[in-house]
Amino acid sequence: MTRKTRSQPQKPLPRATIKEVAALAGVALGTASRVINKNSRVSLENKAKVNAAIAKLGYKPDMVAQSMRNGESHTVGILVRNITSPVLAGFVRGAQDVLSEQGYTVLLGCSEESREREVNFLMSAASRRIDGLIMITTSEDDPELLSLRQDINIPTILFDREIPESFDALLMAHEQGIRQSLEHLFSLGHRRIALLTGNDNVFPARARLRGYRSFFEARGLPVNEGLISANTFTSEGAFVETSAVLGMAQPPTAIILGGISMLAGSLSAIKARGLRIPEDVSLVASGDSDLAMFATPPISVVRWNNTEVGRTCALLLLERMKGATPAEARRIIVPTEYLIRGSCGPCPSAPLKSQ
Amino acid sequence: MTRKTRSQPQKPLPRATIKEVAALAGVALGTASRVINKNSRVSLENKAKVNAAIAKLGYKPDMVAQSMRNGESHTVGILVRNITSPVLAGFVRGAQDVLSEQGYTVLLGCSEESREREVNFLMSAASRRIDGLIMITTSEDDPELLSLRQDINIPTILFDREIPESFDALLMAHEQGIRQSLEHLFSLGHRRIALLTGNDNVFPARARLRGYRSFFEARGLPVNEGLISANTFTSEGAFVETSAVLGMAQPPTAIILGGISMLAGSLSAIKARGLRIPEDVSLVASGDSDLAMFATPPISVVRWNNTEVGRTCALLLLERMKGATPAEARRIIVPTEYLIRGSCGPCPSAPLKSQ
DNA sequence: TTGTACGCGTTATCAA
DNA sequence: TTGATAACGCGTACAA
Repeated sequence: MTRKTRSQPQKPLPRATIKEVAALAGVALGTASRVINKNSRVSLENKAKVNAAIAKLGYKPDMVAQSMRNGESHTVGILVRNITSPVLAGFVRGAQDVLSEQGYTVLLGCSEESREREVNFLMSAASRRIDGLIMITTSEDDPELLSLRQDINIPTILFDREIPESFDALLMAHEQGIRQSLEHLFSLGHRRIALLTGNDNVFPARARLRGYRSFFEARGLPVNEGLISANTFTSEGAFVETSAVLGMAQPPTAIILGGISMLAGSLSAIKARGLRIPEDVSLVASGDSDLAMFATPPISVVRWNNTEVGRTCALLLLERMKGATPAEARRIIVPTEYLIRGSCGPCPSAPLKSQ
Repeated sequence: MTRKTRSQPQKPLPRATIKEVAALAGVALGTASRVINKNSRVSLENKAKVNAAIAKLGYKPDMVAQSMRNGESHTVGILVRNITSPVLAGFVRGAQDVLSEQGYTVLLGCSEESREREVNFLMSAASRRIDGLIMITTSEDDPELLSLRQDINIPTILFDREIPESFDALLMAHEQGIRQSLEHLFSLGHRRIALLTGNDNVFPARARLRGYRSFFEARGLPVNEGLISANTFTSEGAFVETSAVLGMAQPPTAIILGGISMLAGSLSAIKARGLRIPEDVSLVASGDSDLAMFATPPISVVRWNNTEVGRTCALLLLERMKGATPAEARRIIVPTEYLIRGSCGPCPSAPLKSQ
């Protein structure tokens, strides 16, 4: 169904230039520029004339020309995996929030796990002379991406990624989060606990695996590698992996999801097998969401404040861009919170002494 | 917890320029430009030399300088209310998808319902010479925004907004969606049905109100204005409004949520009063989501394919930017789908003949 | 304090 | 086919 109405513009209107402002004010171009960039001294009279001309013409400085001149674009790139994840969207919102408040505009890139997209985004962002970059890369060891970043060489903050000795990084304490959830599940009698997370070429997966293994090792218990999957962060993947562990001869009595997009897929798999939460299987997710809060029962989560973390990343970047920071790359670990909800219950079978 | 590692760059590396390419190749600057922009004829020998120089220097054209020269930036602005809503995030993802495929980069703006932010984004985007714009504005009648848009005068696509005789607009068939859900609820015996939606200064609210009223009028039934709220699209607002209608002397037996972010708040309110869905109250939401799918019971929704709609908007914009479209503003209505899930049940009391 | 002129990196025009 | 040069809009060094 289509209806037509009045005309649409094809070409942008020409904007007033500083030259026109100067002409209208009857002063030299340099003078007009000086009143716009307050730093220099101009006679009150000329200042008034220029300001009048600016108002009359609706003059706004052209940032393209300014970039050309300064090298700065007042633009920051944010590269995420998938803007569709509420956790990442919250992150972007927070970062965008403080950046726009400081006069920066955000160039958004979504990799959708594609290296090609990442590289394209970085190239076009660099070619637009972005002043800074916040990245959540798909992997930490893509040589093309790394060398490209090296070439661009602008202030960069990594979120939840660590690339050997190079970048400022803000990392969530996933390791701690996993340990806390394991402690809780242990206290409920669970011993066969699955950890489903993504490929260990990124920090969050490694940290969670570390948390999981160290927990058992600290107690002198063997780590059941069969209960660990480090294959995927996606919802579809979570469906597959959850189905797989639940189909084992001795299925786990609890599952920890080590990825922010995995809950829906895992719930589907559990439902598909006709299992109840927490009577048949306990569940812990990563990253809070409406789904985790309103599921029946509500799902225990290792969570953090996405928006706040986004804000922090932006602030770190701003410091870096101002050059107000020591040259060493910083590595900041932000605590997570383990929140108990109804999805964790006592272990259905009597707890075994060791596994 | 902070740890330091190696050094961070402060200033971007200087990029190779076309001038350096020409010098290294031993040709004139113009010749280098010609081999880069294939259209013109260059001798095979010079072409080879230039290409060698490009490869050696890792030359990439500077888009800022290109913008300066052409006026085009290969950048598109997308302005949304709140990137945190999965529906809007899906929209952005779809749009970004096709735009980046066509060589455009996305400048993202989040208004968070603030007119000031909208205006700021538009100004800075214009000043960066964006080639096109996709907008979901906070209101349809903000004069400042309108005159600003007028000044900028670039190809623009509105999503779910209609501004009198001006812009291409892609509109969802919310009216149809509401009528379908009303039909379903009616068939289940419901007569007291609340509609909670946002302020009618934007299309989706108006369309839903129209759908609601026309449904009753078409059946010769009076419209119970007391069951209509047109105040808010937010989750917090939905909590308040849901609580309000449920607290009425004669509460509705069914509620339709006319906004994509309202479900969580409304569920909270229903739960807070200890009511069961659908035994005590039936519920229909707008826009599909993990929450709607996995709630207990799953929630019936008026839904559409967010990503696909975003893609369509981007395609419309691309056409507009190419000037391949008739000058008349287009107004395209996209169908919605009403999907029945477990949240709608028979009316708890015997259906009354008329209200 | 003000005006002039240059250069940022490109593309396009005009001569050669 | 190629080379030299103007222009895009701005900020600033330099001269007045």
